[in-house]
Amino acid sequence: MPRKTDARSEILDAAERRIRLNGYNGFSFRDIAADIDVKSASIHYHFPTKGDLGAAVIDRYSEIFFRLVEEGGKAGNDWVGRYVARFRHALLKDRMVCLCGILGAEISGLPVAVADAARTFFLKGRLRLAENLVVGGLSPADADARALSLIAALQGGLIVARSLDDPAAFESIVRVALDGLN
Amino acid sequence: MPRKTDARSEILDAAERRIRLNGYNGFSFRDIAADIDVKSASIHYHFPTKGDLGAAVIDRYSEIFFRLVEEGGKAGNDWVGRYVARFRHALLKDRMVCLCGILGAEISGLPVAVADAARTFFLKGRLRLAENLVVGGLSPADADARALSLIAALQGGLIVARSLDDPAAFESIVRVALDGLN
DNA sequence: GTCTATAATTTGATAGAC
DNA sequence: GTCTATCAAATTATAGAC
Repeated sequence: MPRKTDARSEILDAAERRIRLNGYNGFSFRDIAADIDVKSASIHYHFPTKGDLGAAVIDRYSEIFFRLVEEGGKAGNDWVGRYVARFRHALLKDRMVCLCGILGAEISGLPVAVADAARTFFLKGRLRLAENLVVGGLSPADADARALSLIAALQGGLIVARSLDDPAAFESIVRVALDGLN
Repeated sequence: MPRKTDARSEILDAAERRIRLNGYNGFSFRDIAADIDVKSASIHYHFPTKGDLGAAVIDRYSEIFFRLVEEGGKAGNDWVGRYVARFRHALLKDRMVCLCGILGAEISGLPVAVADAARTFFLKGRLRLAENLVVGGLSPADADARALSLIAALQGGLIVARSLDDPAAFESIVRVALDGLN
């Protein structure tokens, strides 16, 4: 009998949550298996190695992240605003840091495929943010510098605000970062 | 025969390096033991549990970090400038992120004593930075907001720049962050 | 696709000799 | 203080039944 929801998606959900809470080295196949009530051998059927699972988690995370930023919605009608809103959502709704923030911190100890996927997330954010800032009137050089600064503020802001258990700290950091864009 | 250098310090050195590269869950007592050529049982003599070791690593790191910021030196003659310089040193000389940056990212999966020590590092930086910004002429509220923003920019900047293997990205982030203080 | 079973290794930690 | 030896549990991963 098939599961009520796709097993592969459930695995990715559980793995993403575990990584965002404890890091790549902070979860095991058995943790994920217990989370979704299967045996760890079943996880290996879908993702042969832990590196495969890690890379798949990032790929899906990145795809969803940028799709939500692109599509827009009630979170705001500008690309940069929606990019920021995804980080706010991570802290306030998920109560977690960004997947690629924690993986970026651990990057030197990650399997190559996982490290590359995390790098790509940062690179894509840098490029797309800068593009949008150029449209907003900044020079390409200024836009790149501001894009980098915003990414750093948001990633660092999530980590610091969650460490201090102080969501208002994140809002304060965002306010300063966005002020800098005008 | 005693070792040529204090064993306890060598353990802390190796553990700090391992944590800053792979995270708290990314090293084992045997890793540390191999690094300094002793057996893992010897590590347990100095630090009974992994949590004890983790907390001791942070305490020493924080003590040295703020002592170097306080004492000054050729890195600059203002407190804020020297605070920033410690992060630059982490990236360029150590080629690592900040110990408390990576631990902050993992904080929800850490032993309580380790999590508390990491929190204290952020709290102390926030307070001391804000004090110095008030002396520089900012209102207490603005100083706190700017202190938080600088910490986030530096922690996020280290993670992003190292993930992208792009030290210039860190310098760009720092330039924008310090511009915002004037 | 999921299971049982298990291999091979690693983990944090302890007991006790020196 | 450091060692040998060991433990119980956990780890990633595989083989093969259903």
